[in-house]
Amino acid sequence: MLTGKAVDAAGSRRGRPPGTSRRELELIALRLFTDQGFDSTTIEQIAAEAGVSKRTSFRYFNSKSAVLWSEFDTEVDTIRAALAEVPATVPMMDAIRRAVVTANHYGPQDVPELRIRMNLVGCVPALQSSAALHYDAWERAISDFVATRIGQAADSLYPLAVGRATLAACRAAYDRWSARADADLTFYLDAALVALVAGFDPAVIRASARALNEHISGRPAP
Amino acid sequence: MLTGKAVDAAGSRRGRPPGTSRRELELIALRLFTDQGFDSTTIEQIAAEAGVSKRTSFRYFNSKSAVLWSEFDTEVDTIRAALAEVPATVPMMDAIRRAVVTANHYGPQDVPELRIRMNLVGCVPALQSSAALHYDAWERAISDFVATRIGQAADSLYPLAVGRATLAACRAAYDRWSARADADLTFYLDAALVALVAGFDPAVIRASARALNEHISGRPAP
DNA sequence: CATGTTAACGTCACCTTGTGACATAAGCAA
DNA sequence: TTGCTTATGTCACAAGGTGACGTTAACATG
Repeated sequence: MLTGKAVDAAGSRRGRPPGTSRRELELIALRLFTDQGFDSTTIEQIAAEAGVSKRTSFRYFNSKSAVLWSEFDTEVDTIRAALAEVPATVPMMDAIRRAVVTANHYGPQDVPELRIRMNLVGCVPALQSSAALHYDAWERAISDFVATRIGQAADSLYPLAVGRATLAACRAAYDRWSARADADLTFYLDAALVALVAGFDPAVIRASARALNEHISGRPAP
Repeated sequence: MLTGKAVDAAGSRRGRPPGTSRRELELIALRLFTDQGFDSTTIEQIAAEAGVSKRTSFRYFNSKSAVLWSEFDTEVDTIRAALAEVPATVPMMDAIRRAVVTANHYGPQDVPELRIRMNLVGCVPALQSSAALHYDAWERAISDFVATRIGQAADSLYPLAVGRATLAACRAAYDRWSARADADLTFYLDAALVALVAGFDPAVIRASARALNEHISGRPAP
């Protein structure tokens, strides 16, 4: 579980101790965003509830939308680490699929907050815009791996294409999951990535979709 | 070629005639952006050069970045029209590939401006952010087509995944082309989409990359 | 010509995000 | 106490973007 209040055992540092924490600001912002909407919530409001000034709030997060991407950014590091540990014998796209799926294994206690974030990110236009930079870092993690596997530069056509297409498939899974969370997120991710690896063959897609529906409903499709 | 000045044969309308046009503002903005950068160019500056006020400028384009997406948005309609005309016998991903490639057939006189736009969109962070909404419309054009083909809702997992992944591959092609335009844009698009359809098999990717390089250099690879 | 209608435009006030500069408060160490 | 270090507060300011309201310039009709 993620920590609540700040003051995390201030280990004898110098200087003035922080009056709050990123996490605390994140929680306050999340609550205000869900209550009254992202656009109708101002930075000054969040700062006031945290007991700090507007300027200080911008020192914790350098933009209003950055609050919601804090968790996502750490996922990038997780994926990079997972890809680095994959042995060279496992096929490239399988390695990517596994790394992405394992990086998205959230515990049940974090699911509600995760859904709130994804709903906001997927619905509020201002947040959709802010996504680009964070997605870029995510894609680069994939592209770098592909580049070493096929022996090309990371900014070459195919590493770029694989990185972007992989995120594209994952985002589709995110959207579906956040809309109607009738199954584990990893199942959606796996289904989308299977289709991607299979090359979007309609027969494969139909079969995969049928399997997913059966899994969700718990009974075979008619 | 695209028209230059405004006053396009004002066909006996009522009301006050426009003092400028979207196209004129677009050209002025494009010039200022390339000369002094996107961030260092203010709306008032663009408006001043066009001889209008800041408020009027915002009536033509409802955001600073929207100026650069005007052309891209029309491409979405082109793709929709192309997909609508494809007979049901041609395979789904082939239909998408053809529609996308034909929609990106620019004449040589429009290439310089196209490259300027793509360089800006690909490099300036503020513009990368603004891309999201426009990309969404592009993806939906693909998703809607996929939805009718495989008989699912357009906001279902696989139509979403195909739409997003297709744009992802095209963006990779855009980036490569705008960086070093050593071949026709359609070749890059075709190469990226072939890899997507093939499902990112490393062998397929390598073969496709070799073919592309041979085409560009005009000689077979070693 | 006088009048009304209509579409585009200008002006003004205003809010919000985000930044730079500079002073201040709160800890620890000597 | 004195100094260093870190977080914070205050202030001013630029720029994007919006709403309200008045103004211009065309055309139409009498």
